[in-house]
Order: sequence, then C-alpha cells, then structure tokens
Amino acid sequence: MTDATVAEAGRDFVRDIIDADRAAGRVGTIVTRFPPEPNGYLHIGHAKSICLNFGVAQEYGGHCALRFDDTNPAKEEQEYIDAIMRDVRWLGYNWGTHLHHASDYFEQLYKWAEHLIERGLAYVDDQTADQIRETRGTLKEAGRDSPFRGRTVDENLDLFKRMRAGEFPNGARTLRAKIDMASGNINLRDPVLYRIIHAEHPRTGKTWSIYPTYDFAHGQSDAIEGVSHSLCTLEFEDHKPLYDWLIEHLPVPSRPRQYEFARLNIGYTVLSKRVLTTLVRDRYVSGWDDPRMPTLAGLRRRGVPPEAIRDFIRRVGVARANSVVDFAMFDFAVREHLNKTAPRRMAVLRPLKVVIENYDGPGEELDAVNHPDDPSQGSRKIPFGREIYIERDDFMEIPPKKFFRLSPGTEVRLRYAYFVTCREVVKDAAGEIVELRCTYDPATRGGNAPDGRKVKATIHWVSATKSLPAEIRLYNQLFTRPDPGAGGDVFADINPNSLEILADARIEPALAQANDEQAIQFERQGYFCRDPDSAPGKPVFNRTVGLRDSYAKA
RNA sequence: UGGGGGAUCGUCUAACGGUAGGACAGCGGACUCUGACUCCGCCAGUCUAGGUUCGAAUCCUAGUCCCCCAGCCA
Repeated sequence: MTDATVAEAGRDFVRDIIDADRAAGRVGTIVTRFPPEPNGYLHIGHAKSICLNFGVAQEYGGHCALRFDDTNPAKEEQEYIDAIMRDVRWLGYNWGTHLHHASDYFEQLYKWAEHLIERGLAYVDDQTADQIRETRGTLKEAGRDSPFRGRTVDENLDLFKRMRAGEFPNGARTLRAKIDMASGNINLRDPVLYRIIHAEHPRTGKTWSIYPTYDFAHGQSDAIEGVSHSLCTLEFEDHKPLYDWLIEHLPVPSRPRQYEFARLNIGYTVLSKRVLTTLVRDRYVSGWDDPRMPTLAGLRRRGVPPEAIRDFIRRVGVARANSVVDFAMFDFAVREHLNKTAPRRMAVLRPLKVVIENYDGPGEELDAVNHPDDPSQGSRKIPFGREIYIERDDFMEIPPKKFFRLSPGTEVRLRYAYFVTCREVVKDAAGEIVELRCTYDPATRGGNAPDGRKVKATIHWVSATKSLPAEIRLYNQLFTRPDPGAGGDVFADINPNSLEILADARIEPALAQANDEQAIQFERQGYFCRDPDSAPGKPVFNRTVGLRDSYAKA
C-alpha cells in the first residue's frame, strides 16, 4: 500500500473508536481482517469492507488479514478463493503473510466446543431442523427447551466425538450452545454451533464431517489472529451478544471487539450474492466478469480503475445509517480518475460518410495531442483524406436552435484537421441520409483559421480508408428501477437494453495498439477499454462510462 | 412494550453543548480545437412535539418513521 492510499482515508466512527481505544490504552497493534466466504465473486460492496479494513490497519501501522470464512463446504469453491485473492490484489491491497482460513482452526475450534460441553455450556441435540425451528419460538414468543438439553457431559462428549467420526448422516444431530431459550435475542436461543455435513471441503477435503457455524467460527478466529477490531455489517448486530458470550466462556488468546457499519447500497444496482449468482447461473449476463456486473471482476473488465473504486468508497464514507448511494457518485469518481490518465483517441461509433469535394491528393497525416492537459503523453499522427466518417449524431439536416454541429451550410472544425462546410445531403431511395458532401478550407490546416474566424463546434472524425472497423459495446443500468426487487421480483426489473452493441464503428489506426484494461478516452464520447473478446482485426471496446453531456441533457 | 439498530440539503457524509460544513446531483456563468475538463456563483437540510440551557443536530421526555433478527447460510 502506498502513502497515497493512506491519504485517501476519511474520518468516521470506526476511526473514532480506534482513536479512543488507543488513547485509553485498550489496544496495542491494530489488527483487522477481511473475511469473505468463498461462495461467489467480490463486488463493489465488498470493496467498502476491504478499503475500511485494510485502510484502517495501514493508517494505524497495524495489519489486515485476508481470512476465508470457509465453514460451509456445501457452498464454497476453489474458483472463488482464487478470484477473491486476485480481486483484493487488484483493488490495491496486500495481506502479506496474513492469509488465513477458518478451516485452519477446525481442530482448535473442535477442542473449544468440547470445552463448552465439559462446562455444561453446550449439548448435542437430536432434533431435526424442523423441530429446532418449531421449538425456537417466534419473534414475540419464547422458545422451548429441547428434550435433549439435559444430557450429561459424558453423553454429549461421546455423541460429539461420534459426530466428528462421521457416524451420523447429514442433519441427524447438532451441537448447540446452552444459553437461554427465552431470550429476546433469537441468536441466544441455544444457537447451533456445529452441524453434520458430509461434503468435500476445498481445503480440508473429507477430513471433517462436522463443520462449525459462522457464529462459532468467526469470533474465535478473530481471537486466534489477534484481531483488535472486527468490523462487519449491520445485520450482525444481533450476533454480537453471542460473539461476546463465546469469547467470555472460552480460553481464547485475545479479546476482539465487534463493530458494525452500514453495507453499501447503490441505486439501480443489486449487491445481493444470491441475486448475482442467479444472474450468472441463469445467463442473464455472460459471467461474473460481465461488464454490467457490480463485481470487481466486472468493473475491471469494464475499464474501471481500482483507484476510482477506492476514491468512490472514500467519498461514500462509513456510518451506521442505512443508505443508498446515487450511482452518479460512482460515475464521477470514475471520470475524475480517467480524465487525468486516459489518452485521447478518435472513434466514430455510428459512422456517416463525408466526402470532401475540393480535397484532392493522396491524403496526409495530421498531429494530434494524446492528452490536452498532459504534454508528457506526447502526440501522434492521424491520417486524413478526401473521405472520412463523422458521427451521425453530429449532423442534422434541420437543426434545432441550440444545435452547434454540422448542418447544411454550416461550418465546423474537424478536430486536429480543417474547417469544413456542408454543401449537400445525399439520401437513398428510402430517404435515409447516406452521405454528406462538404468542402474544406485548406488554410485552416491544424484547426485554426488565419483570418480569426470561429466555428461553434469541433467534431471528431476518422479517415474512411485508413480507419479500422471495431465493435463497441455500450452498457446501461442492469436494472430499470433504483430499487430493484422492491416490486417483488428482482428479475422482472432487469433492463432488457442493458447492452447495446455497435457492430460497425470505426476507430483511428493508433487504436490498433490498445490493450485490455488500458483506459482510453474516445473524444466527445466517453472512456473505453478493449475487451478480451477482441480478435485480431476485430477489436471490441467496452464503454466504461460516457462523458458528461450538457447538450444531451438540455 | 419480543430483541437490536438508525433518522442532518434530492443523495452520501461532517459536527462530539458554541457560526449546520463538504462532496455528488441540479441550476446559472466564464473558459474551451472535446457541448469534456477547469474555474466562479447559486440552490438546498437537523423526523415531530415538549423540556433543560445564555446557547441544542448534539442532553432529557414522549411520539413518528425506517432497517435487521425466527438457516443445521454468512
């Protein structure tokens, strides 16, 4: 992590708590952890947790671990483990030697479970899942004790050993903490600590046939790793009393404290792993890295730089109130970063042919700067000739009052080239405009008129003969409403026009050198990057985000 | 009276009993070889009602609204 990363941090209640803990001498090294379950890909919501945990650790000179919460082999896969590590690194964070897995602690956790049994604080329950649910009570009524709650320590120890040995089928028995079936907090109504799962675990294979639940694994893992501040999202508030109960009753090596913050929500976006998984599985999108996905893999493929994601997270802040961030805030962060870094190129998304009638000769090459505010990026040559393409949107036969671009009789500047004036509109039998006939002013080479005359617009263009064909993919919101699913069915809110493919775009020759993930600004259009779907001679570009367009708005 | 948490410009977020500030969005203007960028300006908020206090977003009381919890998921 760099100093710049540290400077990106803001102030929030988490950092206030840490300051207070340090001032009071309650903590030594600040240790945090990012604890994903490897059952899916990381998304922008995880980025908030990652930036918070790694950011805080860095600021206070501590460290942040990457810990896989791999306690449920039925849902977890190696593919996800690999993807998560790749994405955290890409975001710009490094866990160094602190790579852990809850599964590293299975043996220790097992011993601690026995510890509870020995003290009469846990018991083996033979009830079925249905029976446990029925006897748990409701939100307003107390639960009832399990008939197995009174088993002797020896009997519990024996049964628990046999659960581990694989003697019983899935679901036959559980280990439960003996707390209080009448608690107002349902997490304290004898929560399940271990369940029987006969499945292949990505790391421990078939060694275990019982697995600890999140509640039994998480706090103890924090304690083993010396986590000082265990930061999680709001829905775990109700688990804190159980978290603390376990820490109190177990001989753990440290006393971590849990603090909760609001998860990230963004308008028109879904960050539910269940929904994202379905989107992929049912082919609503092309994969976890579909550029429309809010996953880090999707954002990366779309061309969003990690710096922009970190900046966005910093701008959103960390608080305890539920909120929904306007996606315009995200677009802003992306544009801000890309504007500073992305080299400029010209590409015509929807070409309209223009013939410059008074231009003779073989053509020429003109100079174009690669970045208007960064001379160090140098310049390049762009081929110009008698036939070019301009954007269809840049011509109107009957222009409305505020339309500054090309129309019959008006003069505009071709960026980096010449002033041209439209003389004639050529249409096909159907009345469709197929070509424009223009004239140019040779004296305006380079883009300036010696006589000082001005034009109201500068438009982009490419050579008709020297430009290259390209496919361009424009992305729109994946969902049609700011609160997808609020109407009952998220999948009914999927935007049928979230992907728009422009198969006949033309790009300037310099773009043949573009590589994946290199952000480029197509002047007057937006930021783009080459997609891995590109083939030799058949480049594909993704639009990361469009430029602001105050004309389109008006 | 199940338990837990939260309410500040349209949105996100500061304030820690002492001038309600910033960002995004929006609006207006300047500049411009990108209707971009940049710059300038404007707009706009403390959930309600009482109380304490010289002074309340902050403390107290009573309400209102929103979120989370009844997985052998995390």
